[in-house]
Formats: sequence, structure tokens, C-alpha cells
Amino acid sequence: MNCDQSTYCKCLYYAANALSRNITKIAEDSFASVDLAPSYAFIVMTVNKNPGVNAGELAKIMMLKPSTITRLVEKLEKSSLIKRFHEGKQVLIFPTKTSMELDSKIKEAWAGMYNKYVDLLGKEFADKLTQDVFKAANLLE
Amino acid sequence: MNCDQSTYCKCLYYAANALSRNITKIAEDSFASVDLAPSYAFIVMTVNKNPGVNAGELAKIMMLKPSTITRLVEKLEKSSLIKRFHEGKQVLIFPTKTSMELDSKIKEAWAGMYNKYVDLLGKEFADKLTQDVFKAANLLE
DNA sequence: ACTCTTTATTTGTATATACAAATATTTATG
DNA sequence: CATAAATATTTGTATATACAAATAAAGAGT
Repeated sequence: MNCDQSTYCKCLYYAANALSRNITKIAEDSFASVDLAPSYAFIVMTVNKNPGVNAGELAKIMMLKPSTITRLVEKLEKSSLIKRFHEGKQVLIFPTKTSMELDSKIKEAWAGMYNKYVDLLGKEFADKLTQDVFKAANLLE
Repeated sequence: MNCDQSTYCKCLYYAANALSRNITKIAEDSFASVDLAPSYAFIVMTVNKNPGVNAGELAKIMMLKPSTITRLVEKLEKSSLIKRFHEGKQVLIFPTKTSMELDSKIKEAWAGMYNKYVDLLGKEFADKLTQDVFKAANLLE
């Protein structure tokens, strides 16, 4: 798009949502190879790396709300990609055989996504942008 | 959040979505004063500025899919904030008395949102980031 | 004028995400 | 110890957004 609607180009809400939709599309295409939506793939990776992580920690790591984690995790459990165990008031989340077998394929898909957007943005710009966007997300939290 | 999950900090998908959620929250708070979710407020502003814009153009301007525009616009029509007229295969969208009366309040809310995130990010960073994010969104389209 | 293709919009359906309220457990206080 | 407060998770409900298929209108080629 060009910048005719000049006001919008100056609005972070507008720009950030457009970016989010477009990068999500790229991520979805990449993770299609493991038949997972990106958020689910991220959770599987995180749980594989941190077996026994609890739901609240997972929410913080993923920057999602606890209720969202519940929703995502209950679907992953149905597909046997994680297991949940109640421990007191906490819920601990563990990988499964399936999820661990899938791990390297997920990481490949992840690398594929990275290569795709680096290809479109250029490595330098992509890396700097990611850093800045991440910084902004934290400042606005 | 800190950068313990170092991998995520390097992922544009992750960062962009986090930013999108956080800035959307700020936008929702600002536009609450006019009782509109941000996307609706943007459409009203755009239609007020471009009376008779058609749905497809609106989709392009907003960087949303036509089906999404249909959905948003049909709700706005129910609240009498736009009117639709069929002209051949196109649908032309017009402001209403109500939407025009609301225009300055929406713009105030918009300015409030801008001030809020500039306050949190600093003006220089905010403006540069918006520009970069917008550029990236276009490159990834 | 009639079919074929292209363009514009809508509809049916699905998904990620969130908020507010509910539930369950732990900790603190009187 | 018993009740109150705090913490962790889930549930009910709502929303924005998209895709794929359906519809409708316009244009092109014969």
C-alpha cells in the first residue's frame, strides 16, 4: 500500500496489526508442514524445552493471558502433544513422546519461517526490527 | 519480560504479535470514550473522510480482507454509523449524521492513543518504529 | 445475444485471543 | 485453628479476523 491515507502510516496500532497479520500468515504457512498453528507450535517447543513448566509461567513466556493458555493447551492435550498434571493449585505441563518426536520438524519449520521473512525484509532490517518490536512490546505491556 | 527464552526475542512472529496485542489494548482503552473498538473507529474515520468509498477500497486502505470489511461494516450500519448503497456489483459506503457528529471525538480519542504510546516509548522511538513496522508490513504483504 | 471469465461482495464456518466470573488451593491473620 | 486474602487455573462468553465457497454483476470473445 502507498501512504495516501497518510494518517494511518503514522499510527502504531494500525501498523502493528498489519504486520502481525502478515507475519502470522507467513508463520502459518511454515508451520503447516507440522500441521500446527504457530501458537501451538510455540507452546510445543517451549514445553519440550521446559518439561514441567506451569501454565502461568507459560503464559508469561508466551506473553499470552492464562485463559488463552488453558485454551491452547487443552487442544494440544487432545492431540497428545502435551500432558497436564495438577499439582496443588498449579498445572504442570509436560511433553509427550509425540511432541518430542516432532521437535526437530517444528524447529525446521521455524527456521523456514525465519528464512522466509528474512528473504523479504533483508537480514539486517529483519533482525533490527524484531529487536525494536520486542522492546516496544515490553514497554507497552 | 526478560530475554531468557532467547529464541523468542529473535522471532518476528512472536514479537509482532505481542506488540499487536499490547498496542491494541491501549487503542481499545482510548476508543472506549467513543464506545467503539479501534477497527470500527478507523472505519468511521476513513468513511467520514472518503464518503462513498467502496468496500474493496476500504479493505485495501485498512489492510483487511473484504470479508472482514463486510462484517465490520454491517455492524456499523446497525449502529447507524455508516450507510451502504449498492451500485452495480460495488457497495458504496457513506457517513451518517451520527458518524459525522462523532468525528471530532474519535479524532480526540485517536490523539489520546498516540499520546499514550508516545509517553511509554518516547516520541522518537515511537515514530521510527511505526515507520519501520509499516514498511515491514508492506514488504511481507 | 450468449457463454466465459473476471471482479466485488457476502455467507458459512473456524480460530486465536481476551475479559470477567467461577473454582480451587495456598498463605496469612486474628 | 478458622476465616480472610492471595494466587493459579478454568469456564462462559464475546470479538476480530480470515478462508473457502456462494452469489451477483460486468466485460470479453465469438
